[in-house]
Amino acid sequence: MGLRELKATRTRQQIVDTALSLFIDQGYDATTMEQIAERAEVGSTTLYRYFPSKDLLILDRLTQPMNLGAFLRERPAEEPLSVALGAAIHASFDVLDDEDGRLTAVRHIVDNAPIPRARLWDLAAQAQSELKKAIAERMGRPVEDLLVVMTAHVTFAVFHIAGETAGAGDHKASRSESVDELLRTLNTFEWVVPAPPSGPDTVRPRP
Amino acid sequence: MGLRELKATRTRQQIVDTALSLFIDQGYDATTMEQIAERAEVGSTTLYRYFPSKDLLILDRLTQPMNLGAFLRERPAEEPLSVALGAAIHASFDVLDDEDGRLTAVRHIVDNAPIPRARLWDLAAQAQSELKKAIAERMGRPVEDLLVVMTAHVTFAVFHIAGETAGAGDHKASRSESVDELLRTLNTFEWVVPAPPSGPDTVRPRP
DNA sequence: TGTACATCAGTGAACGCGCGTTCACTGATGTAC
DNA sequence: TGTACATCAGTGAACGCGCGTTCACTGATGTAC
Repeated sequence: MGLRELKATRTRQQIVDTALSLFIDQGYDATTMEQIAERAEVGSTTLYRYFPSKDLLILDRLTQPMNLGAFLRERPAEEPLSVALGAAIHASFDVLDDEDGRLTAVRHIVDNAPIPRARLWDLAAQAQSELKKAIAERMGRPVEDLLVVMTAHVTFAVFHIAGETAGAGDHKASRSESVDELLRTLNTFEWVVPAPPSGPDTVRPRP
Repeated sequence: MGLRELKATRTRQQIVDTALSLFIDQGYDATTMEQIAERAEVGSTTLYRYFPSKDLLILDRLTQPMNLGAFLRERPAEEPLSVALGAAIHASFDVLDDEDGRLTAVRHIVDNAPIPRARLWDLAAQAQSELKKAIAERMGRPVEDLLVVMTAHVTFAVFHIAGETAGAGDHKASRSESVDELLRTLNTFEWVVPAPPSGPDTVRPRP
């Protein structure tokens, strides 16, 4: 990494850090972009060079851990999909080290401010789409394949639920257990959907 | 319904109708709230009496069909959950009669405008939460119950996927088939998640 | 059946506000020779 | 190792813009007696 790039990264970090502090102190709406620029000691133009909008600024730290697709691609190819998916979920939770609960505080603010909250869902949908691609590659099936699509959905559901239940207990261990419990329990379900009336050409996963 | 309420309903319809026309003609950003008020022949204040924000205005017609929870509650109590859920999904698709493809056009605009698109995800999340409550009641289990939560997630996933695949073929019949195929296929899956290592106290659905 | 009052949809003008953009610029870092 | 030029992060002032709010008001509809 060159010097120029290094400095840019620092500036970016600096902006996010001061922004989060201000958001935590004053709330989302009460904090203006001008304030953030001033406190971060950058021009307001610089702010928009890094973050196209205010909501993406507050969500920056929360979006990285959602890249389940990226974590899945890091898993060895030999590993069975089921194991790899579980590992990817665990990895994504390991990434976010919530130093002194700042991220939890930010999450709380986001959950109560309509615009960033909505945008977070949007980013989650994009992340799920990426996960779908990664799963499709691993399985050697097209992205529209029903098994691929449903696997992506269910995996993200597990990720989502584990994240929520952790919100209450917010111990790192409890979240990890929560993921394991979810994964373990999942395939013990008899899914509450209609039985196939005739069941001619249903898709089945590869062995 | 009294005369006052009737007129109010008409005004509301009138606002949405003209708003959608303008959005379709000019796009989301290019259409201002002032324009809508003018064309709908109401004061701009009246606009905000009915719709607290611009995004909720464009999404109004798209949100009603998402009330899977409400549709589920309409199903007779004797009906098995699996059947009732399928029926609820079908019902929700039946509700939106896309007269001359306007809703499809609106959906397309929403999908390309970040703010309303994000807000749509947010509303979907709320709808899923309602569905979860309805399912919990039917099953006689708490809302945090894992089976309840996962059933809500999977049901919404089916709803979501069916809605997307319909976007391509956009024949009403094809969507209906799509739902059926999804439901049929669902329980033929061997879920790609780890087998329980010891499996002590796993939750099982009621018969 | 009429009178008096309450309720509530709708008005219209005025405006605060901060988000995000634009533009022409500086100076440090990177690169080619 | 030095010189010339290219690249790119950052500046700062100015501003357009439309969203959403506020306020005091009118007039039609609803209700109580």
